[in-house]
Amino acid sequence: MMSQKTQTRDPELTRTRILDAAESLFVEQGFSAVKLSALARSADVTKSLIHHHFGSKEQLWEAVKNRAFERYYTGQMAMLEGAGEPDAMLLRNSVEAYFHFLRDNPGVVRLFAWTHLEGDSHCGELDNQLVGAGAEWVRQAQMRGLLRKDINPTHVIALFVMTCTQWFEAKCHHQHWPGMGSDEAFLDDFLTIFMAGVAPQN
Amino acid sequence: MMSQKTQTRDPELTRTRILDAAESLFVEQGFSAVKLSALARSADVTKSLIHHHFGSKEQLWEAVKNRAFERYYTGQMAMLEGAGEPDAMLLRNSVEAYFHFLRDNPGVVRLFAWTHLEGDSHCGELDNQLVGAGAEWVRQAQMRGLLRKDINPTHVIALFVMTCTQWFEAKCHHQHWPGMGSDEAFLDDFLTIFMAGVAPQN
DNA sequence: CGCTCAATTGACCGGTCGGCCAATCGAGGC
DNA sequence: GCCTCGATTGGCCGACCGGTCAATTGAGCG
Repeated sequence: MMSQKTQTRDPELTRTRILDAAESLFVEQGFSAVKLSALARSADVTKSLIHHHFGSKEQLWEAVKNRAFERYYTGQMAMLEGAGEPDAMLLRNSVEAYFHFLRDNPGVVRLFAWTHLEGDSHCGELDNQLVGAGAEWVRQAQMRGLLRKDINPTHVIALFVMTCTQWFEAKCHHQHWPGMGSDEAFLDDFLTIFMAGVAPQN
Repeated sequence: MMSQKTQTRDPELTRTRILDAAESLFVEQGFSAVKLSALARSADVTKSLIHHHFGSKEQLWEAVKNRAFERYYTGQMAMLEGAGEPDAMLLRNSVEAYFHFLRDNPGVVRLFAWTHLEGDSHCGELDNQLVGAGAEWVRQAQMRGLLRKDINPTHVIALFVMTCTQWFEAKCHHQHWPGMGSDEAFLDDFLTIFMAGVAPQN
């Protein structure tokens, strides 16, 4: 049967309920500002149940980060593998896709930011694959004469990743700067500068 | 006389001792992770003395941010006013100066990051002056034909400020990316791309 | 049906958090 | 030489933190 309608106990669902509530709170407030009591209330479970499923607050924080980062990296990797042959438009499209992904997933941006401040570099292996693949693509494009050759391919990737990240991470800070445009207006200007900057010199 | 040698009481010094220790801890751990007891120990004062001089933990946090940001903005403003006439090298020099300032003041970067995550946009007025002055310079350079005219001047400023900021803010995250170079190597490549990107199109 | 074991509960714990207060101390004004 | 008032101290508080535990419940299984 396995009818899960009137199931009074569902450990899997409980785990995800806790993880969802925890992610929401951690994203909003950071690790140390979150109180387990508030989290229990938000997830509609008892505090003991959190400890039963995750052991401690730190372990729960790790679980939340792991789940979110795995989601992030699998999505990015799929996007990267779906990209076709290196051509002039691929870089531009990649930047746009990354920018819009961050715009639509503000939680990921904040989660990254908290972990940066914690000095946590634990998601390194997955990240290296992504960056390595991107840098490899840049290298090929350089050899084909599509991009200027006097710049480090990894720096090209880092530059647009960091720009997109910081745009959303510090949005509250610079969104009221005089003359600042919308998301799309900034992306347009960034792409103009970026694409002209990496184009082969003549 | 006013000999402050064997002075047993010095409220000004006490205030700055507390502010210094608080800044150090807040920069390192963020607001909510800092315990007043640890702060008191670090500043070599009693907890009560902190409350006497600053009222509450929140007010102390505000005082720390205000002092640090005022230091930052006065320094930046002096640097900006010391800049000469708009010429081709000024933008490049400004980016280098800003990058090296952040490199030499890692505490400021982290303080900015914490406040960003808190959603605190309180240092807006001072910031607007800086950005406004920078954007105005870009606008003049555009009119003189030194920079391409089809980009928003504020976005030019924002782009290099955000890139420099994120480089140091997320250093723990990307410093181990495969192929990533040193501070100076990245700055060189960024300047190459950036300066070529903002140059007038032909 | 009854056994088993994980899921779940609520009561409870020691520690410590931010904050308060009465008492003491010390420098400066009269 | 007091006297005043802010600086400074240690002790204390209620609240609540993260975490533990024994007891109860319910689903799956033979």
